[in-house]
Amino acid sequence: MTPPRYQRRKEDRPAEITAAAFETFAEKGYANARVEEVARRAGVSKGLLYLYFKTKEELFKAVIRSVVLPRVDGLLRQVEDRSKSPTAFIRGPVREFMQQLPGSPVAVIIKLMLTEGSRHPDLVEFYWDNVASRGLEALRTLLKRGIANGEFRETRLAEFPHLVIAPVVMAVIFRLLFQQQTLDSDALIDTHIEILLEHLAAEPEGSP
Amino acid sequence: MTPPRYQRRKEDRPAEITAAAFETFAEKGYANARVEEVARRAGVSKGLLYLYFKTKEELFKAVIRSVVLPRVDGLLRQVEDRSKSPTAFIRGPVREFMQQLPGSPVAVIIKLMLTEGSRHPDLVEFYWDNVASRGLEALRTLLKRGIANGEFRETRLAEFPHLVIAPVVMAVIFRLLFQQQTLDSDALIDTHIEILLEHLAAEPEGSP
DNA sequence: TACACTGCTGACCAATCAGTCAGTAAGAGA
DNA sequence: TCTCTTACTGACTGATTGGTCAGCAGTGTA
Repeated sequence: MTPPRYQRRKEDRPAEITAAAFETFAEKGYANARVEEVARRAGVSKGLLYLYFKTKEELFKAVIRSVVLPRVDGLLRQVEDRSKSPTAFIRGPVREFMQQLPGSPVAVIIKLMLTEGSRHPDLVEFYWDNVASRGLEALRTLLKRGIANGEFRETRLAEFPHLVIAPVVMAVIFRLLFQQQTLDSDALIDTHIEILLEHLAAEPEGSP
Repeated sequence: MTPPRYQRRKEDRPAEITAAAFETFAEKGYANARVEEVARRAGVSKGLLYLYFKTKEELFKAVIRSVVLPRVDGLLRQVEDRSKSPTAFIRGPVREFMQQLPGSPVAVIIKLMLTEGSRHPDLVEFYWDNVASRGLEALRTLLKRGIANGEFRETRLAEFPHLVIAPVVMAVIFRLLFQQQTLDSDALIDTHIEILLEHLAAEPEGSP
């Protein structure tokens, strides 16, 4: 009459465990997250967790992959879309992406990368290859496309796409650190984008 | 004939220990830094360290204070100096400060704040009160001063001094994370400052 | 030189936690 | 319904490390 103590759900366990691990890492950071707590949140024993993930570090990597990869691919695919002009693209999808980032799981991943990156060089490499470098490259392409079709002026900004996303990084960090301080990151990003577009649209000196 | 096993140097110990702790925290982060290692680097036993600092956390706070406070005061005092125009000030001291930051001990502190901040709320508060809010306020003052004397146009940028320093934060983080990837942060910051000044100097629309 | 004060040492303790494994029971297959 | 595979449990272990403290030895004083 007692219900079974557990159910066998081989298929679902890994995803449930990485989800629980994401929550736990988000709250505690890697070093302070207890494997036991991850297991408890996943409704599973510690032993089972170790059946699916060989070590805590393996688990960590699985979390990063599960959160980051689906998102990145979605965004980068949009850059391929040439139906929008670069200006419209920046005011549209880029702005939208930037505004939702500070509250998204990716922000948590960024924090974890900062926090734990130095101890997991292969993870940083993975992140660089799959996220950071691809994102910067996409922005650079976008800027160059605008310059090529005369929509943007020649500018060194095209060499530093970092400047486009710097305010988002700033906003993410600001929120992580000074949670009690409010920051209207949407307005911040709007202001930033207007400054950027103004710069990109300006005539070079000496032109009419 | 054997030299004394140690010397009594009550006065110097605290500074030597915080210096050793800074190095250790910089390399390992807080959680992974061993108190024993700090003591060894300071040429001191673990017991002595605990004589001067009650806990590892106290030590951590002392490190932050010792690195951050002297630097902040120096910089902020310059903003009081009204002999330079806001434009010259941004092109001069502000730019210089921004360019040297990524390689300075303050960058390490920023990393530590990010890494450990959530577990030391009182430290974050200290940092906010003494560093971040004062720095942002100084920038805001500078921008408003330029607007007031007609050197800068009216702009929402004055509400978001964060945008001025965002690229530095970006550069610091980029270096911390992707050490192998080179980033010409001086050029990045130069580009950023030119974009900013261009924006600040531009006539509002509708003006001659 | 003797003495006392205290800066300093390092062996030790207690707590924490990643990872293990012997055993249990769900539930598929016959 | 019985059997056998294996998903699953949770008590346990070994290693690590923050923090303690009894005593040792420099150093100033008389």
